[in-house]
Amino acid sequence: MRLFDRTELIGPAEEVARRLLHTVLRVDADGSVVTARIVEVEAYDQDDPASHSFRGRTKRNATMFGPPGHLYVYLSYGLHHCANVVVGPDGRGDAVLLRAVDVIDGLDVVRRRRGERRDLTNGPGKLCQALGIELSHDGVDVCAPGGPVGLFDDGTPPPTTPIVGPRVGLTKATETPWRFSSP
DNA sequence: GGAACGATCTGC
DNA sequence: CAGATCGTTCCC
Repeated sequence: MRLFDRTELIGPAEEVARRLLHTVLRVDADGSVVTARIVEVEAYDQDDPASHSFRGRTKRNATMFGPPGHLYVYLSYGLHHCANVVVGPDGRGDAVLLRAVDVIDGLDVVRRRRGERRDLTNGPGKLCQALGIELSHDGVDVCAPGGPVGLFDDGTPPPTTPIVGPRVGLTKATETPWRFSSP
């Protein structure tokens, strides 16, 4: 498995989001490692009213405006964490929200964190809980070797025809079809 | 200084 | 389908 190349993250958020489907995320949190394949994402860019970066740089979204390949993590509804991969050139507030993964390795760890229930990792909040991603991971470099979170290409290509649809949970730009998932 | 509002999830 | 729950943002 090769670490994902940072230069592959430079480009329009929509294109990079499609490219990130089927890539592999490896998270080493509180002593446990979970590996998972990304199967659903959403693109956000700074010209997009639904994006946190739309109103400019703030303390919360500062990571979005930094170099690509870093994780932007924020707290949603005061309860759940959501994780994005920062994309686009350094200085642009573009990111790809991770919405769902399939667990490859570490299912026991995921069950311990999520409890004995179905629907372990299909949703941005559930995904973060399952992988152990929290606010402390905001800003970590996923293209750097040896970090707590790594993004990998294991040779599985992205789907040629992903399911495309409107993004979820928004009140603005709800018609923009920037949600992509594995068929 | 304060109020309103979430890129959500769960359980009733 | 409503409640949880709190940081961020924006407006007074």
